Amino acid sequence: MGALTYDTLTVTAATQLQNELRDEIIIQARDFPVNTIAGADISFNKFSPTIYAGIILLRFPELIPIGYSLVKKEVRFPYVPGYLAFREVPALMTAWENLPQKPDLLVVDGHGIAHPRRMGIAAHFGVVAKTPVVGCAKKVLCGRYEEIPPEQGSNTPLIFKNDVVGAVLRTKYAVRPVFVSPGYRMDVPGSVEIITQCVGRYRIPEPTRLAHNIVNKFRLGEVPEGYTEV
DNA sequence: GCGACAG
DNA sequence: ATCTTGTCGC
Repeated sequence: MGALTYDTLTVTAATQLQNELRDEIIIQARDFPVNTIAGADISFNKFSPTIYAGIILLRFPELIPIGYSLVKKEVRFPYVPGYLAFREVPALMTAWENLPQKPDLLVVDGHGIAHPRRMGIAAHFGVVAKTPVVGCAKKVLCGRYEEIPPEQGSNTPLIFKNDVVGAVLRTKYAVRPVFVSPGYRMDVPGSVEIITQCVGRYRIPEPTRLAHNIVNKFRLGEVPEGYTEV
């Protein structure tokens, strides 16, 4: 079975694929319980074609780690703003397939529909894997928003071309906000609600933060590839 | 034409 | 994304 890859695509072909996959996106209120949640992230050395992908599974709402899946892979598709999925989704998909137990909801580091063509990495992954996903990015990609109060939990809609595509959420008092947007089988309010419940002691919500930590340790050779029960 | 631009 | 150096604050 051939693993998913976008390495032979041109940016033009990638744009076309995004426009096709967009018709499969499902944005709706959450209609399932969340007892487990996962965080997905990528790590790599600058200028290297090797990328390290990881997904960490947590119990929800306790946010206690259950286990994690780590995989190393080569990529040729370059990083181009708006096309992040073509670089990271293949590796993340392998890590996903290696998970012995799938989470009720996945949080991906990046945007969902808060994207120029409404197909950010979180939406892309959700459509391909057919699983609930929410995107949580550290920086805006597109859209406008009003200044938000410094209070923890305050949030304002992220608007792109007159559509509410996500929300800007202050996870900590007076700290830079994060950008939340639904990816698949979630809507904006539901995404903000869940991400808010995922905030621990840091600016970055636990799923994504812990995924970043473990995949970084993996890249540095501090933890082995494969699935590890925690 | 000019500015913006996830990871 | 990654790496470095340095400062501020609990």
